[in-house]
Amino acid sequence: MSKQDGDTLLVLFEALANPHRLKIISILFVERQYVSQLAREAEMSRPLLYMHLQKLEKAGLVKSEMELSTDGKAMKYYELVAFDFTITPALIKDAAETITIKKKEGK
Amino acid sequence: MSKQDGDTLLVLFEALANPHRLKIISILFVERQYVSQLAREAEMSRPLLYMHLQKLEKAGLVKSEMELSTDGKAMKYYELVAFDFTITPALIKDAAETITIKKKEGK
DNA sequence: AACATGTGTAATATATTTATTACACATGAT
DNA sequence: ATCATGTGTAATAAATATATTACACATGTT
Repeated sequence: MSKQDGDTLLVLFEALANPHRLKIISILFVERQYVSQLAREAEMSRPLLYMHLQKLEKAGLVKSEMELSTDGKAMKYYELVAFDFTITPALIKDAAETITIKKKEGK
Repeated sequence: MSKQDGDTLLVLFEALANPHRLKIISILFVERQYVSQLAREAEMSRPLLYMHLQKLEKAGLVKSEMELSTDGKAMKYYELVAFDFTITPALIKDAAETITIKKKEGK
């Protein structure tokens, strides 16, 4: 991660600041999974899982794609996006200067 | 950062997931500062600043010490703790397995 | 004594995040 | 047709995080 945009960095930290989302990352690190199965493994309802997945997706940590199973069902698969961030005070200082989000805007 | 405890990692991400706290880090990166002055530079009230500083301190990102100014006033100085974290899916997977916090406990 | 500056916190209000409930709709198998 | 499985979302409730207000107390200066 080179010079980071402040808002982007903030969205990243917000995405990582939740135990369920870390668990989701943990599960997807092993293998990609479709939503219903992921909900079972993460032990949470699908509506809640969707909410968490959206935050992860907006942060660029996961991505999704629809597929058709052999028996014709629509399956939405999520997979982890490879990442490797180095967090230092200097990086945060550079990023902090470009932060614009104060109150939540349209997301 | 070697193998990371899940709860510790979570507290770290939570501490970083706020624009004001990134700004505080940014200010302290330049030089250590006492609370009232820091409040002015960060453009926030002292009570609010205290709240943010506590989160940063619990995450181990800043530390404080009391000093007496030349004119005898008690001054609480905060300074940045050097850090350099590398965040990868593998690290999160290892950490996620040791996460215990589900609801907020005593802090 | 009143003022300016510093530390520190309790009580409360506001905003946001997290979680649940209740739906709608589709496909293949029984 | 009903059941089991999948996707998707709107409305609401509950829990947390963020922010404000109003204090108390201390020192040195005017």
